[in-house]
Amino acid sequence: MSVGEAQQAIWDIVKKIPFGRVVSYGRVAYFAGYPRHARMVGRALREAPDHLQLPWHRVVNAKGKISFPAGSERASLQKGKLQSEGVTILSGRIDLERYAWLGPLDSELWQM
DNA sequence: GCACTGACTCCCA
DNA sequence: ATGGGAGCCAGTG
Repeated sequence: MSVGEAQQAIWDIVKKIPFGRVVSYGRVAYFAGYPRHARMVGRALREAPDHLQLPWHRVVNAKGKISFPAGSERASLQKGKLQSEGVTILSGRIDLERYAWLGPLDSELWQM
């Protein structure tokens, strides 16, 4: 198998991010069991095969901004996907107070 | 092993 | 609000 366990753990977490919510790279790393590996999350998402259909657009940086150069094709794609989920972006920033996903436990609690 | 890179983060001016 | 700089860590050559 060529898929590393860290990479797999990251994909599993990203898969759990609910519609209309966002999380930072650092938190995804933390939830996946790899604190301080925010950069690895970016790499894992870049290498994620399309068929996994991960909601990668729900991952933004710690400041609530999209981590692609403003105006780039990938940046506007992510921006569009988020807005189509109802996530408002004002002056390039997302209100994390309002849209941040609190983690795997948060989802489970809401389902109860 | 060393240097450099990056879908990052924190801190400070 | 904004930009610079250091710290971070796995991949790559």
